[in-house]
Amino acid sequence: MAAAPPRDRVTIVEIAAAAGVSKSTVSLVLKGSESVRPSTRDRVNAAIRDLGYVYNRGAANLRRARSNMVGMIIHDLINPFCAELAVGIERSFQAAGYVPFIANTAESPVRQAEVIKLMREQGVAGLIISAARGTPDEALDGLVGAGVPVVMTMRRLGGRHIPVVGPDNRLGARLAVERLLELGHRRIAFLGGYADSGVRAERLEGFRAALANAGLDPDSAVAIASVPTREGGAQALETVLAQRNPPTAAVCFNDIVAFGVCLGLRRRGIQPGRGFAVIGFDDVQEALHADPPLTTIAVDVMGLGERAAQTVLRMIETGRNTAEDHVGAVHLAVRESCGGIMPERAERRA
Amino acid sequence: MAAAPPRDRVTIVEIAAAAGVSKSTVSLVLKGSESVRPSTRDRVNAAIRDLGYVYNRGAANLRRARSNMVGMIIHDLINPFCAELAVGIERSFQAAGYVPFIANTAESPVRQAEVIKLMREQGVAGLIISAARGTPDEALDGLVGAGVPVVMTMRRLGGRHIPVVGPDNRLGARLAVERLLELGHRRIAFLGGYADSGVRAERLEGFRAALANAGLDPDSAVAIASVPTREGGAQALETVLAQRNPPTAAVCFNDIVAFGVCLGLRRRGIQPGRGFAVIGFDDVQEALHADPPLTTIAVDVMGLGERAAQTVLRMIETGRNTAEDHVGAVHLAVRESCGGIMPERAERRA
DNA sequence: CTGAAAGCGCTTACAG
DNA sequence: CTGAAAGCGCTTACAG
Repeated sequence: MAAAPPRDRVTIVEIAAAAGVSKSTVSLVLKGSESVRPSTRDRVNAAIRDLGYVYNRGAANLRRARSNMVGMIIHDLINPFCAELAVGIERSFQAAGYVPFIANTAESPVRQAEVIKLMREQGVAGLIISAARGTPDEALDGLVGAGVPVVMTMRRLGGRHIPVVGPDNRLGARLAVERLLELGHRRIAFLGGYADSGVRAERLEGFRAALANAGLDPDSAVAIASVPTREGGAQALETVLAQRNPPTAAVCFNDIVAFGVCLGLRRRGIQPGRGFAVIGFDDVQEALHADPPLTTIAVDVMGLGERAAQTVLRMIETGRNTAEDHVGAVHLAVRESCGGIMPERAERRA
Repeated sequence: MAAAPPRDRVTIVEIAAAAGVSKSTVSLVLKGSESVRPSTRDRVNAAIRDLGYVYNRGAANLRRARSNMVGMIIHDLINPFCAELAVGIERSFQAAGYVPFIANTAESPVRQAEVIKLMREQGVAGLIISAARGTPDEALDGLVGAGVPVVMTMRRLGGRHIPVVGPDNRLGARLAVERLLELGHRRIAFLGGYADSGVRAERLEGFRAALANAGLDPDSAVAIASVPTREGGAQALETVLAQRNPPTAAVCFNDIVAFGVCLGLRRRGIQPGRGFAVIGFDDVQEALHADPPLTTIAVDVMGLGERAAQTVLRMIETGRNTAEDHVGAVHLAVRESCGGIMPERAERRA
C-alpha cells in the first residue's frame, strides 16, 4: 500500500469556523441534539452543505469506543442459499444503522481465521458467522472471550455456547418423509451432504424418526453422503439406483443436491415426480422454476438472516453476549418433483 | 444504538509498559520495522501475545489519514453472476490486505445512494460499483469529486469518465450468432433483458452486426425485451413462438433468461438444442449443469472481478483517480442447448 | 444554549 | 536503536 496524496477532508473545525461556533456545537448539531438553538443549527447545517462536509465515522467510533460496524462471515457466497441469507442479514443491519462487512471464506477455515482477525482489528460490534466446514471448536473463543457478540447461522460449533439461528432440520426432514409415505413410497433414500455435516446429521435424524414412526426400519433405509453439489446429487442417485431393490423416492440433503438427483433421473430417462419422487431442502429461489418444480422444505432463508441480525443487534445493544438459539419454522412446499399432485396435468403430460 | 458496557481493550501503551519500552517502539514492532533490535522485538511480541492485544485499525487509519477499507456495491447479490463477481473482487482485495465492505442495493438507486453515503463516511479508500438500474448519471459525482477512486463493473454511467470493467458484449453476441448461422439457422431472435439496459444494447448491437455481416437483414430479426429472469425468458419465448414464421434459434440476454427459454421450450415439448437452439450469455456455474447443458458466452466473471479490484487498487496506490476501461475477453462455450454437437449422443437419445 | 479541554489508540517526524 | 511530543477527527463531561 503506497501512499496516496493526502486529501484535505473538511472537518468539523472548518464547519465550526464557517458557522461561527465551536466544534462542540457542530458535534451537537450532527447528532441532532435538541439543545441547540434552531438558528444556530441552521447556520451549522448550511456550512455543512456549503463545504461538502462528510462525517468521519472512524474518528467518532474511536472516541466513543464503540463501532457501527458488524461482520458477517459466509462459508460460500456463491451458493444461492447463502447469498439469500446474506441479503437477509444485510437488510436488517442496514435498517438498524449498522454497516456490515461481509467476507466469504469459501469453506476454508484458514481464510476464516484471517477474516476473523481482520474483523476484530476493524472493531466490529458484533458478528454473524456461518462457519466453514472443519472449523475447529475453538475458532471463535478469542472473539467471544473479548465480549464480542457472535451468532452462528445454520451450523453449530461443538461444545460452545454460541447462539445458533437455523431452520428446524429434524422437523423438515420428517415432513418430507411423511409426504412420501402418504404417497405410498416405502423405500426412501436420504441423498447427499457431507458425512461429517452437523446439519446433515439433524436432517437424517428427522428422516429416520419419521420412518420409525411409520413402523419402518430406519436402519434399512439407505443414506448416501456426497458433496452437496449437483454432481454430488447425481452420483448419489447412481449409487442408490445400482442397488438391488432400489428406492422409489429420495429426501435430499438440500435443493442443490435435489437438482442433481433430478438431472441424474432425466439422464436415465426417468421423469422426476413420475418414476421417482424427489424432495429437496431449503427452497432456494430456483426451486420454483426448476423443471419439474421442486418439492422442498421451505425454510425462509431471508427470515432466518433477519432473525440472526436481530439477535446480534440485541446482544450488542444490551451488552449481553449470549442469546437463545432460534429454531426457525419450516414447511413443505409441495410441487411436482414428488409426484402425486395435479393429476390432471400429469394426465395431460402422459 | 444503546450503549454497550465499555470493554477495556488492551492498547499499545499497556504493551509498552509490559515490555518496558515506549509505545513508539511497540508501533515500530507492529509494522515490522527493521530498526528494532531483535531482543526488543521479541519482548514486545511476547507482551502482545500474553496480553491478547488486538490492533486497532480504526485508530491507525485515523492517524495515517488513510484507510484499508474498500467498498463494493452490487446491484443484486442473489443473482449468481453478481455473486461470482463479488467473490472475485473480494478475493483480490483480501489478498492485497484491504478489507471489503459489501453492500447489496437490490436494484434500488435510493438504497444505493444511502450506501454510497455510508461508505464515504466510513472512509473507504476506493469503491467498485455495479450500478442499480436507473442510477442517475450524477450518482457518483460526490465520490469522484472527492477524489475517491471508483470503478464500475458491467454497467456504464452516461456521460461520466468512470472506468468500466466488463466483458466484450458485442463480440460475445456476434460469436453466438455466427455459431447459429453455421448450424444453418436463418431466423434467430434476441430474447430478454430490460429494454433500457445498456448491456443489452451492446449485445444487441453485436447480434445485429453479425446478421448484417452474413447478408441477413438485422432489422427483420426479432428482439423481445423482458425482465432478466427465468419467467421473463419463458414469456419472451412465448411471444416469439406466437409469431408467424417463428425463429428457430435464440441468443439470450443472459444465462438466466436462457434457462427460462429452455424451460418454456420443454413445457411445449420441444427439446432445447433439438427443436430450437438456445445460447446464453455469462456462463454462470449453473450453465454447465443445466439440462441440457447450456451453450453460452463465457465471460470469466471471477476474472472480471479480480480485474476490477486490481484497477481500483492501482488507482488507490498511485493516487490517480482515472484508469482505462477494460473489455474482457469472451468465448463461446459450446454445449448441447444449441444443438449440432455430439451427434453420437444425440443419436442415442433420439 | 455554547465553549474549552481532554482523550479515544494509533503513527510520525524529530531528537538523542 | 529508542523515547517524548504532537496530532488524526471526533465526543464527552464540565463550566459558564
